[in-house]
Amino acid sequence: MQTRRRIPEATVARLPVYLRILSEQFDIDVTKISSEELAELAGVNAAKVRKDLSYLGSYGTRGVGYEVEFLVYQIRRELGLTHNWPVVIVGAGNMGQALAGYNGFGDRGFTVGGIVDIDDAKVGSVVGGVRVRHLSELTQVVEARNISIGVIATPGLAAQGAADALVAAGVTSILNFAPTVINVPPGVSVGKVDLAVELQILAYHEQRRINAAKGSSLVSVPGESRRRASA
Amino acid sequence: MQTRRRIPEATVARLPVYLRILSEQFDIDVTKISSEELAELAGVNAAKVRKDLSYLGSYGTRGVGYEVEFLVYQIRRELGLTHNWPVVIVGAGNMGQALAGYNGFGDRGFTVGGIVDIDDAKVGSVVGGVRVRHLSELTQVVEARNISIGVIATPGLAAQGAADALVAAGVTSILNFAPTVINVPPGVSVGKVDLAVELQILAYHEQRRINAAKGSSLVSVPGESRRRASA
DNA sequence: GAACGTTTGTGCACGTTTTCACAAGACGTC
DNA sequence: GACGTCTTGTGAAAACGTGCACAAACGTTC
Repeated sequence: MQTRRRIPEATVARLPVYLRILSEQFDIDVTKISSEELAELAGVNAAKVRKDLSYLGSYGTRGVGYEVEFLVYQIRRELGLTHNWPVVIVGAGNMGQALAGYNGFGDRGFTVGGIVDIDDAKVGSVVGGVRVRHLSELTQVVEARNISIGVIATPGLAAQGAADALVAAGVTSILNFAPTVINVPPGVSVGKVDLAVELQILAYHEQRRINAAKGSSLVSVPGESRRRASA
Repeated sequence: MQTRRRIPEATVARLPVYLRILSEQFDIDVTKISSEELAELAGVNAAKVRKDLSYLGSYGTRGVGYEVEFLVYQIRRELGLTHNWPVVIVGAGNMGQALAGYNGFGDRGFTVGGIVDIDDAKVGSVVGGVRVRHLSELTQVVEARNISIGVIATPGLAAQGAADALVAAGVTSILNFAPTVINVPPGVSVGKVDLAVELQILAYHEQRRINAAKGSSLVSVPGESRRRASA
């Protein structure tokens, strides 16, 4: 049982999206949903939804669909969201404050368990209802609340130091918002969110579009077809 | 020439990372670099670096490596970063302000060309050096500066409306920070950054680790696999 | 209780991405 | 200018992810 079948990374990345949609549907009293409907809402194709959900087990009913509440429960269980995870934020600058103040943080199974910064001027102030403490107290904060997830919201140059401090404090999962690749020991997971990278990917597509339009005065508009993102 | 060889999406996503590293190396007077070194700094493997760079052309020198400055130029060109892209931010809340104030925005080829919000109380205030204007002026802002990239930093419920407004204003690339799937017409690119999703992915790994540890007093440790990030 | 419409779960083929492995080219040395 | 060392560039294999298509299962209706 503990040797649960491994879920592909691509599926793991989509489950949170399904979860959010299903929770929303549940809130508006939708009790069952088909893979087709869920796919539409998630912006993916129905076969993918079914395959993804099949990794959780055979929780659908043929000819009917999936029971929303049950699915929510199963996804939450699989993602480890049956309890609330406290996270610690390193860096109380613009980004750190925005993250701390982010609503729908708590809704999704996370609470801000602490914020630390290296700058004494910021220590003591309260952001998102949590008092900023000094970086040197990180271990204390982490241990007091048994925190295993850390978020790095420092400038790029401070990111590796923040990562080291988090690891030293006992954190085993890190979400890095700084524009730097951080190195961590094996056994520690790292997620990355880099604003500039995302924008640069968009710029690439944007530029291709422009080049394509320049190159061909005759290509015309790609006609109609409903929706879907990304091009 | 406009029919440039298509670069795989996975590669496009890594080029910005190489670009940042190479720029940093250039700043500290490193003039040439091998795929091995670049791979180390980017946290990927050397063969991948070489294959990625090979899509740009054969710009390396065998037995020597790549010339940093030249590579920087080529990647910038390929990503369309030879000129600065103005972006418009929709939503001047916590996240919008943090984004507007984000340094290393300008460094990477982007400037905040405008911020709009639907809330009159926020209109007129200045964040990140830019005055917040009303959502109704979006088209005007977009057209005045010929903006093609928009960033959605609204609450989830307002995201689709923001997307529609951006598209109506003529924006063709959107980066969505709201926790909602948005629908756009074909021909518009969408990038997504969802904080909660990233955290939930980490929670999954975190929970697996815990389960693995619990489940197996005898299963032993998975042994080798010196991996880098993510476990 | 059989026939029918619906929707799941999944085998299979296809496309994309990663990794390996090595020939080809560049440089330095004698 | 031949040799050895280094590092790129790239075929080919392996791994991974996606989407189709359809049998199996369910509920409903008559």
